[in-house]
Amino acid sequence: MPELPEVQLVVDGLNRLIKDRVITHAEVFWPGYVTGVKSSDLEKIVAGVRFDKAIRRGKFIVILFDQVALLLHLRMTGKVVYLDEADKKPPHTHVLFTLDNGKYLAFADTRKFGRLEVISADAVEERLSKLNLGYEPFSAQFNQENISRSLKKRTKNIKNILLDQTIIAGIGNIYASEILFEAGLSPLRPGGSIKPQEIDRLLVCTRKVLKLALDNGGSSISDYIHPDGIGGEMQDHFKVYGRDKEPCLTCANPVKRIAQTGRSTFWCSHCQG
DNA sequence: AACGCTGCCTGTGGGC
DNA sequence: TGCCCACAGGCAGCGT
Repeated sequence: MPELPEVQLVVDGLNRLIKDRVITHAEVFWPGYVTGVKSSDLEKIVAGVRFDKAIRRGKFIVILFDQVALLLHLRMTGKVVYLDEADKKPPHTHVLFTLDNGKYLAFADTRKFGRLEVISADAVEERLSKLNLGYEPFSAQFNQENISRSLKKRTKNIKNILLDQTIIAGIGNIYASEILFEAGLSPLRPGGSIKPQEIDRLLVCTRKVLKLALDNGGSSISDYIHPDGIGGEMQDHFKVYGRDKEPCLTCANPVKRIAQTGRSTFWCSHCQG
């Protein structure tokens, strides 16, 4: 569900809302959500730890406390919700922390794809490196030289390449379609066929689309929510995603929906070559 | 090395 | 109204 912008906004929300808070209690409602330690041990591991900061790497969230760190992935339907009352926790809350200011932090996930992995604070770097994540779109390494090398000789289509987290970290199914539309590139193009000038457009448009989503507070289709409960407006700015058969906003020809590796891609075959 | 398919889960919306 | 099917923002694991 959440892609880079939404994950970043969760991270920003945590840093704003729970800075220096101490966990006083932890309750696990669905043990399968917790990995790295026995879920029955979570309470004693996190009780008393103080929040330092949260960081994002790709679509992973690292929540750093003193001594311990939580590696969170929201997958399709994960949410983090900051609450005044435990009784108001969202449906499908799998883990609930009580904080020293009397508030609560709920980790909910309807489809149970997400995971909360508990690791020691000094193991974070090693654990992240094992994820083998690709370039961060807003880093200096996301550039012509590196992406050219990544695309060279690739036969896989560019849409699926954008989704490959080991090449570029953070793009998901919605923004892949939006980025390719913005860049005027067909999702069917093999990675190796993308020319240098087109790679430049891809770099620029990737940042442009993700930045627009960040500036609009992310996308809130149905499951996504900020830690403080406020949804974003980016869904109102989609140019192709979810607009099957509707007129292209540039040329008015109908937007097409196709399946690529079992996932929907939306594009305009007239504007994207 | 690179690629595609399956499984993991629950909910929702459209067609009948 | 109810039923059934398709589909949903992701990724690990596995086979080829």
